[in-house]
Amino acid sequence: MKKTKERAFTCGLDAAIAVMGGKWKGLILFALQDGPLRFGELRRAVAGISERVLILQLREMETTGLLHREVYHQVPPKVEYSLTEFGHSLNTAMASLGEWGEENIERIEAIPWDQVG
Amino acid sequence: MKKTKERAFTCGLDAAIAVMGGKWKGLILFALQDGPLRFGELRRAVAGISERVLILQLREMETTGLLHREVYHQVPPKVEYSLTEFGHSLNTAMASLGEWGEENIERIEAIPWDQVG
DNA sequence: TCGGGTACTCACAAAGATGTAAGTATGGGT
DNA sequence: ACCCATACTTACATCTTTGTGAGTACCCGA
Repeated sequence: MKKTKERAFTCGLDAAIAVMGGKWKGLILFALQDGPLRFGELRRAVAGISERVLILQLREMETTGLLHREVYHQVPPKVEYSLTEFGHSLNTAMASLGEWGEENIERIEAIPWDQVG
Repeated sequence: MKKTKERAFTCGLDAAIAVMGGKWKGLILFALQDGPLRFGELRRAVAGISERVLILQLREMETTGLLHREVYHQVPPKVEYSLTEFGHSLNTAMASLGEWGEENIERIEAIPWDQVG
């Protein structure tokens, strides 16, 4: 998602996309819906994401208030990520989108993606 | 959105994001929900989009089956874009996301976007 | 002293998305 | 002959996102 300075949204959908935008945030939200996860657990839960990108996404989502980061001062270190109320509410709002995707997953997989774009 | 070759989705949300991904498709879907629009009308309806990007998005959405393109052989030319059933169903699924955005738009606008990322 | 586990951080690179400005084709009206 | 409107198309530049691989800090136990 673009990071312009003027964040004047044209509608609610625009605003929502700004917050959950990109390829990964929805999946991270999804992975955290059943409770907090540690960094390593998240990495395994979100298949295919690199450590670097995961951290970047987590930082953004912390800044936007979607999730909470809890550090346990132990050795080895332990950090738990969990959804805030805000994050939970977004997750709820995205549930129907996820259902739509599951209902249509065969059709979506059949799309000739190499011709798109 | 990334265009990898292996389109194996991890869940429905992943698939849905692949289809409506990016900054603009949601808004285009939204603009078309009340009926077909011509190219120029769409450009005005989706504030801030450039002609080039609008066309790219429309082409993608045509390929993914979200919308239909009807050409009227006139001079000056007339082209109408409308949602397919598939597009309508996605729009319906995104309604709750749009509502969430509207309910939280003040909070979202208050996010320090220049510190995100 | 050395390796192990965790959660990062850094430098670098590539891929993808978006933007700008100009040009094309058409035929009707003036 | 010239301009208009519409819907693109093209070339180019830039910005954002994603990826790769290595390295860091910490303390503990062997």
